Amino acid sequence: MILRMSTLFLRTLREDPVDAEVPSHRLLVRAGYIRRVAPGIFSWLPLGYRVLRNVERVIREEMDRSGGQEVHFPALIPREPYEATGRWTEYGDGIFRLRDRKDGDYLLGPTHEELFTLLVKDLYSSYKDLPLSLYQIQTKYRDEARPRAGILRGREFVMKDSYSFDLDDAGQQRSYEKHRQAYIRIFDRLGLDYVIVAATSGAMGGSASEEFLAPAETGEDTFVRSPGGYAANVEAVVTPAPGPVASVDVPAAHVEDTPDTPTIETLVALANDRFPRPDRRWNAGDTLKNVVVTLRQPDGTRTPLVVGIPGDREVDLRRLEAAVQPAEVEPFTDADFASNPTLVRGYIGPASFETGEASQYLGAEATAKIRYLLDPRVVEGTRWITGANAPGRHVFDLVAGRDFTADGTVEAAEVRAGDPAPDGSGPLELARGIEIGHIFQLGRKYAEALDLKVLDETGTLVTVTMGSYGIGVSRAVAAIAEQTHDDAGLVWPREVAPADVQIVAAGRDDAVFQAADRLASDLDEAGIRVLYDDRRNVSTGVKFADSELIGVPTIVIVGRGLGEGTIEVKDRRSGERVHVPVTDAVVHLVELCRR
RNA sequence: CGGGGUAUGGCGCAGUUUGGCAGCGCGUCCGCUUUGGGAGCGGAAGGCCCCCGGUUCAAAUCCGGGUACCCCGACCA
Repeated sequence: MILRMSTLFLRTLREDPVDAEVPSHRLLVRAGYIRRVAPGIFSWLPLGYRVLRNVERVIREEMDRSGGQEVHFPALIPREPYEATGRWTEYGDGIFRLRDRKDGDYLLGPTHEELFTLLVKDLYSSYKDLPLSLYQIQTKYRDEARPRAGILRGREFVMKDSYSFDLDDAGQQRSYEKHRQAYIRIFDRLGLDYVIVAATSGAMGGSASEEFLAPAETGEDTFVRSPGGYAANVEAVVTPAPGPVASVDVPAAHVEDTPDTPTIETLVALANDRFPRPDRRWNAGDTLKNVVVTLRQPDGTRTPLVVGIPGDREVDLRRLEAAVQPAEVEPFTDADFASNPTLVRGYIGPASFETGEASQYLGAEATAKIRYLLDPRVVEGTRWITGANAPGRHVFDLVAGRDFTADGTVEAAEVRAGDPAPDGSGPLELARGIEIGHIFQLGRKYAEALDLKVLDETGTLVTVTMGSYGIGVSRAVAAIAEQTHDDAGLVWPREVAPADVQIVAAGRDDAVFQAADRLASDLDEAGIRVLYDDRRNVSTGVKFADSELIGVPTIVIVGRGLGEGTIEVKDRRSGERVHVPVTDAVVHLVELCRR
């Protein structure tokens, strides 16, 4: 098919849209691929919709190839299935809810684990039916707190989600691996640069999980890489246990007056001034910082949590939140401090000294029973300066294990470039990426909640084990745009481009348009997808600029070369131009596009 | 949820300080010229100046209230 620009529903913008910050958003709007309708909600115009459908096509081909079967669920879903799995409440404000005329509760599907599970339960009941892999490409709805960056994080977006159903863990492992391979083929074909990283499973629940991240500055996920090949989302980075602590005689813990030291900085300064160490100066890493937050459970229960980390680290909220799933982390407010008078702002510590000796102040053993979790770096035998639970007082030489314990450890401290990698291969490197795919082994969470069981060989009912696999289809379009654009515009990989070739008729002679017309129809007949700039009333400069903005991989300029019987073939990505005799043009271009 | 900003023709913006005919560039339409890097001249269409209320002879502009959108942040003990 030939797309003629004289009639194409397209208006490119000369200026950047004012509300677009990231390149993909800016260029997709400027080049006439998408238009904003509401925050995080976009319309797809002809060129954009072609790209989206191309991405879908690649995904379908590879999913089908790996044995997946396509189905299609509604986006409008009744409350009951989500009630059964607890997600009606667990999702909180994150879903769009609505009522029908009879006051029935509905939601716009944020993801479809429940419906897939119920459908299989509805039809299948034997081990002979498994394994099974189903997928759909669906519009999903999530009421994001802050939609941003165009189609990178929208409230309505297109997602491919698939689910595997297996009798046992070994089967699930095989299904997982199959999906992993399919994803590798998909993202390779889409021309994306990507990294597979260890991940946390988030709101879906489940165990083993990996993300496909497309490295990009505008990405919302931070991930790490080690020289030895370890890669993980920061949320999933495991802090390697430090070696055993050299046993030195640490004097008994002692409380000191440290007036006006509510921050680590002021505390360290005062310690160096008033309580100097003989061997070196105190630093922030000698202090144990105790951060208090509120955990809000899905059922609305709010409880305080204190996290102890070395004072030279900050708490990474997203890591903490990943660690306490499905609870949400909220800041500890003034009101919270008021209702928890045992917590002295700025001077919180794990031990109290009412009797002159260290006794547990935080944690399950203490009277207040405030949950207390420690950073993995705070191992037994380490020695700290920390709050003494009284204004203007800190305790020195407090030894973990000797003077206090905690209710466990938590991965909540920020990850820094240069931190040791868990695989021991050296320092971690940090980078940002866009999450384009996520695969994980769900296990039996949904099958149990919705009672999906089959009979095995022995006639026993067994709960099916599931995997869940997502690809952000519309987000992949943005990710490609983020990775492959340049100053002049978009640069599509051929597989997803709205056309293979953009013909620019440059000049005003009828001969130019006649030659361009003929080339367009010859290419079309040869099966090449053609975008043809046949506009007569537009200057050549505008056509060139538009061709670069639109980003079709091969641009053919039919114009002044005709005198010598040639056309120009320009590679959008490299900018390289070659002159090709008109007589060879079709053969040349067909070969170029099929390569 | 907190902070900052914005709201004027399809898009980008000026005008608001100091109240007085609603403007500019791009785009669109008509005519003529032009056509290898975002053309020229002439003419034209297109507006609830976010909404509600107030002050005033007079409000895009001042006052009060509201709404929407954009960006940043979300713990720093």
